[in-house]
Amino acid sequence: MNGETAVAANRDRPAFGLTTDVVIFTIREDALCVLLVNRSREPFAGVWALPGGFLGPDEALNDGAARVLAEKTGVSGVFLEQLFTFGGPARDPRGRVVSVAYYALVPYNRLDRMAAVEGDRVAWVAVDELPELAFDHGEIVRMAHQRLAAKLDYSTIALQFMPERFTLSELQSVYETILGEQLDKRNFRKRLRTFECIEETGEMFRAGKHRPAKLFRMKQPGTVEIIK
Amino acid sequence: MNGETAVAANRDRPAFGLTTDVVIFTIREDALCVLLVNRSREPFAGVWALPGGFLGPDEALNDGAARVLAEKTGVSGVFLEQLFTFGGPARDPRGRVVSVAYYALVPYNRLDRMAAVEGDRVAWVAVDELPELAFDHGEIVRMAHQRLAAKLDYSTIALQFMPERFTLSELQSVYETILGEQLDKRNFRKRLRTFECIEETGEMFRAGKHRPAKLFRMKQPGTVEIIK
DNA sequence: AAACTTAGTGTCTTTGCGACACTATGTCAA
DNA sequence: TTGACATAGTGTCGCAAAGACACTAAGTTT
Repeated sequence: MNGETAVAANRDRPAFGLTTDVVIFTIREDALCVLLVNRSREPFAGVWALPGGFLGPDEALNDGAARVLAEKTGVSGVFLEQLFTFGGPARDPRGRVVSVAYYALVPYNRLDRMAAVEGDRVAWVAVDELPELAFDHGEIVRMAHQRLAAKLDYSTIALQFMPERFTLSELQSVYETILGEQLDKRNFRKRLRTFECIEETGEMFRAGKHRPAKLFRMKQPGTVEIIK
Repeated sequence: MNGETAVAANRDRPAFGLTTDVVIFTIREDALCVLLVNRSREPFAGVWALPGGFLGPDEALNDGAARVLAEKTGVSGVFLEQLFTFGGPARDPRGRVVSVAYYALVPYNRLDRMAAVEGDRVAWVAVDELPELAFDHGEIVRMAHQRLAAKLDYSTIALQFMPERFTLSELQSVYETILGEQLDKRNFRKRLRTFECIEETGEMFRAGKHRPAKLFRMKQPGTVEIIK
C-alpha cells in the first residue's frame, strides 16, 4: 500500500473511498432532466451514471459536490444541497466506496455553452425516461426527485430554476413539470402572492402573436425560503 | 501503514475515516433528552460527545448506527433514520474523518436497565441544557432536534416515543415537550382522530387521585406514517 | 359529602384551498 | 381595418381544516 491516506487506517479504523455524486437538475422543453455521464471505464463501462468523483483529501463535502457540478456544467453559485449518503457494502464492486449524494438546480438559461461540452459521454435525460443507471444511481435520482417535489410544497425552491427575469406562466410551467400535473392559473398566482418573494420588473416579455407578459424577478435571488 | 483498508487508496482516491454518530432521543420527566458520552481519550478527553464509532469494513451505514445504539442503550428495533453527513476537513483533529449522523427515538419505558449502564461516562441530558460538545456534535444535535420537530407536523413520528400502551394525555405531553409549547387538549385529540393511527385497548390507566384514563395502542407499531 | 385532580367532550369562527370563466392585449392574415 | 387567434391577467364562492373556547365525568382524599 503506497498511497497517501488522510487518516491512519487500522483494524479499528478502516479507511473508505468517498465520493460525491450530484443529481444535476434542469428544465428543458417542459421536461425535468438530469445530467448523466456515460462511463468510459470499468466498473459499468458504457453504462450511464451520475456525475461524481472522489473527494479530495482536504476538500469539504460541499466543495467536492460543487467541483463535480462545475466540471460537468461550468456552472457555479447555484442551489446545491446534500441529499443522502449511500454506503451499502456491495454498492461498488471495486471495494468499499461511500457516496455522499447532492442535488443541484440549474436555471435553463445557463446551459447555453453546454452544447459544446455535450458529446456521446454526457447527456441531459428526462427523469421519466431514465435508462438503467450504474451502481445505485437510479435510486439516488428517485430520491432527489422526490425531495425536490416535496420542497415545492413548502419552500420557494422552484425559483432556483428561473433566469433573472421570468414570466409567471414560465414559473407555473416549472411547477407543473416537476409535479407532473396541471395547476390552476388563478390559484397558482394567488398562492405566489402570499409568498411575497417576487416582484415586477416593469418590463414586458413579447413572444409570439399574443399579449405580452409582465417580467418578474426574485426579491432575494439565491435564497430559498420556507413557506408557512 | 499496516492496517487493512476497504479500498485501495492512492492520490486520486484518498481514504477516509468513517464514523456513525447517533443522536439518541428519549423523553424523561417532561424533557427531551439526548444520550451523551464523556470522552475518555483524546481528542476532546473529558468533553461530552455523541455516542459513535468507526464503521466496520463490511458494515452498512444503518447497521453501524444500530450497533452504536445497541452498545450504549441495549435497545434495538426502534426508530433510526439517517440525518446528515458531516465532513468538514477540520472537524476531527486526528485527521480526515467523515461522520454520517443518525438519530434514534427510544420509548421512555425501555430505559429501565439503563441506570446500570449509566455512570460518569454516560448521561441523558436535556437538549435545552446541553454542555459544550466535542467536534461539531452541538450542531448535529441542533439539526436532529429541528428535524424531529418538523416531522411532528407531517408524520406520526411522536408515537415512536410511546410504550406499547399509553394515554392521550401522555402523548400530548410528548408533543408539547418536543415543540416547547402548550397545545389545546380538544384540538389535539380532534387532529389525532383524523390520523386513524391509534385505537383504544379497552383498558384503563389509574394514577393519582383522579379519573382514570383510557389506554391506547398504535394500530401498526413500528411504522411512521406521513400525514396529509 | 365536599374538595380536589385529571379525563373527556362539541361548537363556532376564521382561514386556507380548490373549483371555476371571462376580459385584455398583442400578432397575423384576409 | 377588421376579424381571428393566442396567451396574459383577474375575483368569487364553497368547503374543509385549524384555532379559540368551558363545562361535565369519574375517580381519590379528607
